[in-house]
Amino acid sequence: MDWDDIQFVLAVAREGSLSGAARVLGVNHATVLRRVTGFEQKLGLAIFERTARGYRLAPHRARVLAAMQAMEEAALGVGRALTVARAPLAGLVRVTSTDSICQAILPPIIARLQAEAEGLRIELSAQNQHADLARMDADIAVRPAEALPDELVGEVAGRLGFGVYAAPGGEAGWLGLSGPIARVRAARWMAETIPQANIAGWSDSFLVLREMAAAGQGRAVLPCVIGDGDPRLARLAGAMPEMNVDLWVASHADMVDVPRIRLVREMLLAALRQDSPRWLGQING
Amino acid sequence: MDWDDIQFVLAVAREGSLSGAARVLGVNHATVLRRVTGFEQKLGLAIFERTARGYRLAPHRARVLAAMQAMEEAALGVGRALTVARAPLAGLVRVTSTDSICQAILPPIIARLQAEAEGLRIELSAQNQHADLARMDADIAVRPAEALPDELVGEVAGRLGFGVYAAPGGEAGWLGLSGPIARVRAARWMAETIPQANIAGWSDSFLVLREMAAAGQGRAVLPCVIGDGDPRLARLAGAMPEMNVDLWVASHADMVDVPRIRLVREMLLAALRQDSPRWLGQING
DNA sequence: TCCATCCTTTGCATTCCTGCACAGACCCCC
DNA sequence: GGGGGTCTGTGCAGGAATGCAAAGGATGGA
Repeated sequence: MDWDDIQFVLAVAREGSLSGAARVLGVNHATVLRRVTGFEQKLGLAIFERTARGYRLAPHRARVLAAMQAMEEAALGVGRALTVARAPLAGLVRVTSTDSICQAILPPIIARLQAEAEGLRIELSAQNQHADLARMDADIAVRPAEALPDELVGEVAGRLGFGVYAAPGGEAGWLGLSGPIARVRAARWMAETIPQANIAGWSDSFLVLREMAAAGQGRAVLPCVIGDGDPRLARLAGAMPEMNVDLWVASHADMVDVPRIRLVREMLLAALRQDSPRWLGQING
Repeated sequence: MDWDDIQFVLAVAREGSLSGAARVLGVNHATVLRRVTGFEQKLGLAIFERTARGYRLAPHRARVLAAMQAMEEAALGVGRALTVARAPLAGLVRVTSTDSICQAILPPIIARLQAEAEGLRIELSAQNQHADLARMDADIAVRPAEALPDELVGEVAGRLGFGVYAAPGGEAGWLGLSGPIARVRAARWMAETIPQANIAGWSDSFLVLREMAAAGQGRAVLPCVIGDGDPRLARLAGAMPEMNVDLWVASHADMVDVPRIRLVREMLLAALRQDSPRWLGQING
């Protein structure tokens, strides 16, 4: 199998046309045509449907495309490894995130990154205050959000699931979210649904809420990555509609192209994407 | 970046010489030479050290090679997806394993495989009896072992770590392994180290041993994948030397090339390899 | 209805790559 | 010490892939 053919197929699938793919790849569109048709003939399998307006993925080919995209991810990983080998980057990269993510998701990933890029120092800072992503005393932010402000450039690493958790016997009242995290959709749902009078305690930290819930003070809306691992808590099925939020990995637009920051951001993104399936929790998933 | 070059680099790294790689790839050795040197010149980075006896990986290139191998895994995944898309295989594939692995590792993986290869029915059977791998009423076996008997053909998916676990306060006696699992190295260590008089209970199932340990009957040697997830148990650090055992995915030599069995075995192997890092547990890792 | 635009597809000249054959170097073993 | 085997590296010729240019077709808007 010719690995290069897959790059052509991917580009055509993304752009929706031979000409578009040719522009992206920087080759003649005739080349794209011959590579793609040749690939299909070698395989005896149609990947695309031809229309006059362009190429569209044939039905029942989503799985094939997904496998190819996984291969592209791996190819980007090779590129990063080569970058590191070629010019061992040094310096400090500051990563900021919420305290929950800093505890439940990032540590093993940061440790792996540290090991892969020696010479680079990665600093992890937990800050729930600047969750608005505007003022950011860091090089890279890992934040749940529905959209990214203009000053920041980044990509989505995956989706965080939320659930309602309580200790056995502690399902009486509710625990409320204050501060910036109150903006995530699950928190807004709670603000709209639960009367303030029923709320027994407040915090701006999911970790603190988890401890309060574990102590039996009430039900708390928590990210599944926080709640599912805790043996003291049980998830209340059907207590809230399924609400997921994107987790972004972003940098200031000005800092996007600083080599060491770009490298860490890309490695972080790849590692988070690999980890992301478990974020949805055991019911949402 | 030319993805095909990576195939050449991988082949040379594996075979240790241009000529060997050329034989494996089915091309002329001059082609391999030109692709590899061209790749290095494009990158401005030496991947290999040239000797008169062959090519050897240059120092500090292990990370690069690992990334390339990950890409190769992904390429195999593309091949499998294409196989499924081309000729949707149908029929029954019977997978057998130990009860612990059937519970702690396989279910989500089997579910994924089922989703990817519709039309195929995958049956999972937990059997601790035939752990010797000789008589096997299944198409594919997933078993911990140190080597594979001659009748079977397979590959290693990863290494299972073991630890000593007990409930708080229940660290008095020991719990022993009987039956075929007594052959894994961790069990042999226990048989040699612990006097039989100190053993408070026996079972041929790690799952049963876990329940006994959780009930406070004593310390049990358990695979980390079984013990680490259980909130009732704590792992006793330093209680035993680090002992890992390979987990094999194998089929009868006669059945190796049956398409649907081959496909499931390859998908299973790839999925297990992705899952394998967590098998070593939190201390061994 | 016609035109402009975008797309795919095909023929042709050129460029690049591959395979072959050969030379030189090294190692092992007789 | 010398021959057989294996390895890397280099010219040369044939062939495959590419870029270019032109043709054919569909769509959407004026």
